[in-house]
Order: sequence, then structure tokens, then C-alpha cells
Amino acid sequence: MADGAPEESRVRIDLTAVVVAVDAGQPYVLTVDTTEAPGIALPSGPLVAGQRTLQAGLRAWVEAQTKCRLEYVEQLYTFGDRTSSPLDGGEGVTHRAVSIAYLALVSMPMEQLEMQAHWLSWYALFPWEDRRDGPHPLLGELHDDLLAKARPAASQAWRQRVDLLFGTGLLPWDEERTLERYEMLYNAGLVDEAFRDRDEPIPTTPRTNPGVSLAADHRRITATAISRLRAKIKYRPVLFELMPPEFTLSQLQKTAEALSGIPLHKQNFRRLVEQQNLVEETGGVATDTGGRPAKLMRFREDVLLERPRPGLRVSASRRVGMA
Amino acid sequence: MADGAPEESRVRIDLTAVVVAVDAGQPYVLTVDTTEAPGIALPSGPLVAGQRTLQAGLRAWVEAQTKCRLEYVEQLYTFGDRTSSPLDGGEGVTHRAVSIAYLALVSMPMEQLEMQAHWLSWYALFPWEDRRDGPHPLLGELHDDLLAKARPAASQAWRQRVDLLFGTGLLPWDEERTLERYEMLYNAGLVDEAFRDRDEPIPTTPRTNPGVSLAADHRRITATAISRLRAKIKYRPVLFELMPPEFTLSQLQKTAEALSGIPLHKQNFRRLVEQQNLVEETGGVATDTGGRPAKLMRFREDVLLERPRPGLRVSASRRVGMA
DNA sequence: CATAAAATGCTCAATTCGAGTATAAGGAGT
DNA sequence: ACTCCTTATACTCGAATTGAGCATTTTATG
Repeated sequence: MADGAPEESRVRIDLTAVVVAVDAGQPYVLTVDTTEAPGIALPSGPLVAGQRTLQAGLRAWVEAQTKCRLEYVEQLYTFGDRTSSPLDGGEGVTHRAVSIAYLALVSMPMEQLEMQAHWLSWYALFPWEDRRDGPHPLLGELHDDLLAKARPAASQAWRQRVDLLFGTGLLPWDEERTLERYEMLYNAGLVDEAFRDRDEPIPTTPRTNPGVSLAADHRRITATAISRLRAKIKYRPVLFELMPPEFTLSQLQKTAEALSGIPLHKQNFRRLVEQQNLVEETGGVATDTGGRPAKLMRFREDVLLERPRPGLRVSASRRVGMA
Repeated sequence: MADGAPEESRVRIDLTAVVVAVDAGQPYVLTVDTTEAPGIALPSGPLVAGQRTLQAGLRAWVEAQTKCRLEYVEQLYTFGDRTSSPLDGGEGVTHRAVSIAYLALVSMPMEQLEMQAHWLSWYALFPWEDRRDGPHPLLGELHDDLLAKARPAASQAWRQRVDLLFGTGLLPWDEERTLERYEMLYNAGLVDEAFRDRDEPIPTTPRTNPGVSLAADHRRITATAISRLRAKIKYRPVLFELMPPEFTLSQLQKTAEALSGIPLHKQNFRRLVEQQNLVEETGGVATDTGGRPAKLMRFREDVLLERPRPGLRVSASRRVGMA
């Protein structure tokens, strides 16, 4: 146990937020512009003395940088290994930064954000993760590029893993593996960060960087958030954190599809929501549907007390999405 | 973004490990004896300069303190809020510790541990979590004690939540909610740590502390590990990290039961394992079963490349366990 | 008033799942 | 060798869940 060794070094801790919102069926992350190279980053800042909890520190930073007030917040992961370059500051004290990342969900706020803050579509970061209209055209290219990276020796296992993650083959697409897919692309040198992190020039030869890059390891952190969120909507009612107080079942479905990136079977989706008793009618109707008006619903807060693990076990339609 | 403010404070980071092993159908955590009050703690130590990654630092500490070499390691959670007492050190530098907790799985090692290191049965820490022979006798008491804590105002919701977590009622037991149960007990002042953390004397009046206490927030960290592990065996083949190279299906089942704390239906368990193609026969048989010899199995490493989310979707027998 | 667009309701077959029954193959005791 | 006990393994059955599609209702639009 922690002998108070003199060698002990205090490191800097950054708090980083992936703030997610969905608007008009599109998912967004909250970003801030920076003056440095990549230009776009997640809101973040160092943990400072005054803050009573880590979360409080995070909220403060996000509000300061974006004027966005957080609601639901959960811890994601603590990064300390890779991208934070171990540039020692000098005399015995290590300056390596550890960053604690959080996932926050807000229902799209109408308030004006800070000037330098923007909502960035998360499929701008990961185009291949959007399969709502079938596999993304980019997927084929990525698949080929990845296979080209195989060292002949391990090529069998490599090929299998590529197929597993990017599934152009017989294996089903697993939408929760966003992080693993990003990491595979990173390791294969198919995203710009891979070169940037090693201070190599970004090659322009065979392809263009698929998706927008972010500062530091922020794109990786965002991938972590997506993986987590896509998994979590299946067993916890977090989806409702993204919804306005009243919504139609179609809007709810659109939100679920936006997050998971796959099309859902409409009738089965309703069945799921209803039999899980997640929502109740408000009495009102939405008439701007373009067809039969939809009943307005609200989340039943007390499901949290009733059901052991409420959530929407969404799964892709078998046909659709494989078009 | 992180303006290099002078106010910025460097905090101390502890790396803490929950090392899990299963032996003879019983789950254990690796502990070290300390000289301070609670006497027992998880292996842990501060993050120091030399270590290249957080995991490497963790492995080093655990090996140094226990002589146990880690295999599978995954990050659990970063604690910074609660129990780490915010005793400021003085002059502008905060001494609050953040601790990054890891879950490690090893197949029970035969090597001798360090003197002060021991394997502690995790149900010594959380007796109520073991329902392999039906609900633990302690559960009734806990349930009553918890209900007694209800402020009359919120009593309805409180009662529901108690029932949801400790389910003496109609709701099914959710073995994954170990952490939430521990936290409820903590908040209700039913575990000793609740008083210790506030420097209050530990009351002896109504009851005895259910389960063994650990140093600092280590019991909470262990609860987090259990929750995570119980969830994870359902969708990733982590169970095999705890098994010897060859094993029988019964041993595998015993291990699954040890972790999840619930009895499983034997025939269905085999069906699951087989249809998931998680294992293959080695050819050998185990004759020390006390009955018909069992075929020896080994884990099929390549399932990691084949199936999208291999795991054992274990679920309790409906009858058994409610005895 | 016909038509299009959604919303909502219902059916059906294929799996999956919980549970139970039946059979096989050893060892221990007589 | 035979009986009994114990565990392993095989197979069956009904209920619940799930993927998919068809049918009907209710609006707005032209």
C-alpha cells in the first residue's frame, strides 16, 4: 500500500466531456474550436483544487467553455496510456496527463452556445458508423484498405477480425464496436491521428482521412462514448435523457436509430416500448406528422423503480440495412 | 481548453486492483494486510513517473505487494468523489487522491503469495450476494433495516427501490446490481464504512456490520468489480480467464455460479456453451467427478474472431434460488 | 372525394428459453 | 457380479420472445 515514497509524482488530470444531443433525428457532439492544429476539440479542462467532485469539475468546464448545462453525466473511461505524450517536464516531476472522460446527455438545448462552441454531427467523425440507409459507401474502401494491411503471416486471423468488425461478409454488423473499429483504423494508419501522434507527415497518397479528426485523442474518446451509449440504450432508459418532455413514438425511434446507426423495425419498436411500459400517453397529439397524427408520450419515471433493467433491446431489421 | 492556469493543482493518483480468482467453486479477491485500522486492503499504489502505461503501473504494484502476476486486466472506474477524504495539504496544492481501479482475472495461481497477501472470499465481503443456495438468511434482516430507514415522505419510492434491489418481493433478483446494493447499505448507514468515513464511532446497537470491511473505499471498488464482472460474463468470454487450460463443463458452471451468485440450470447451461461453440473437447476425461467421468474441454480461442458477442447469457433458474 | 403518408393494430412462423424427463457411465459397498 | 449412488449427457416440450410483414385507421393535400 502506497508508501509515501518521495519518488511519487503528481500528474495533471484533465476532465473531458462527450456531450451528446439528438436533433431532428441526427446525433451530435458538443465541440469547441481551438487555436491549435486540429482546430476542433471536446470541451475539457484540468481538475483544479476547488471542485468538490470530479463531475462538478467537469460540469464547470463545459459550462464555461460552451454555456451548455449538463444533465445526465456518467464516467466513461480514464485515458492515460496512449496519446498523452509522455513529454517529461524536467526535474523528476512527470507532466504526463491523465484524462478522465465523461459521457453527458442533454436534450438539444435551444439556448445560444458560446461563440467557439458547436454541435458536430457524430457521423462526420465516423461516417462508416451510419448504416441507417444501408452500409456506408466508405465501408467497402475501408475494408479493402484494412485487408491490404495484413502481414501475410497473420493474414487469416487478421482477415477474420476485419470481417468481424467491418462485416462486409456474412457476419452481422455489431453497432456497439465503434471503438474497436476506430482503433483498428488507427492502428492500420488509416486515420490522420495515427501519423499526427507520431509527428509524421500525414500521407496523402492512397486515400483521404475518413471522417473529421479532433485534437489529441478526442476522436477516440468520442468513439468510446458511442460504443458505450449504443450498448447502454439496450438495458437502461438513457434514451429519454435525449428526448424533450413530450415526444411521439416515431421521434423516439428516430433517436434510437440516430444513436445506434441502424434502421429499426417500426412496429416491433413500438411493441417493445409498449410492453416494457416505458412511456405513457400525455393525451396530446402531434399533428405535424404528415400523416395520421401521433399520440404524444412522456417517459414514465417510475419504471426506474419497477423493472429490473428497462431499456430498448433494439436490434437491426434483418433485411433493411443490408441493402 | 486547459489554459495553463497557475491555479492548476496536481493530484495524487492511486492505482488499485481487484484481482479475482475462483477456486473450488468459490470466488476470491486478492488482499493485502495493512498496519492501519481496517487491516485489509486491495493491492494498490501511487502512479509514479517511470511507468509507461497505467496498466503497467498497476501490474507492478500488484506483483510487488503480492507476487501475483496478472493476466487479464481491464479498467473499472476512477474514483475521486467520495471516500478519498479531501484533506487539503495546505499551501494551494490539493492532496486529494484520485484512484483508478482495475479488474484483473487470474486462474487461481499455485505459487506462494507474499506474506501479507491473501485470497479473501468475496462473499465474506458481501454475504447477501451469494444466493447459490437460495436467498441469504441475512437478506431478510437487511431488507427490514433498510425499510426502517425510510423517511415517511419518500417512503413509497424508497420501499420500491429497496424491493427492486434486495427483492424479497415479487421482483426478480438482479445479480448485477451489487454496487447499487452496497451503496444503498452505505447510504443507509448499515455498513461500518459509512461511519468510519465520517469519523463517527461505529454503532453496535441494532446490528453487526454485514460482511467484512476493507480500507478506504476498497469494498465499494470491489462491489463495482463484481457488478461489472457479473454483467460481462454474459457477453464476453471472460469466464475462461479464470479457468485452467482444461476443465469440465461442470467446473465451468461452478465458476459461473460462483461469480454470479445464483444457481444455474445444468442442462441449459451446457446447451448454451455448446451451441455458442465456446469450447472443444480435448479428448481427455476427468474421473474424479464422483460419478460418470466428464469430458475435458478447452476454450476455443478463435471464437473471438468468429462470433460477434460470445458469452454465457446465464440467467437464474426460476424455481431454484427462491427456495 | 380520391390519394398519399404516417400511425397504429394484428398475425405468424422461427427461435430462444426455462424446465423437466430419460439415459449413460463411472465408483463404492456388499 | 450386483445394487445403489452420483454425476454426466441427451432429448423433449411448452411458453415466451423475436423478426417480419400485412392490414387498418386517421390525418392532410389537391
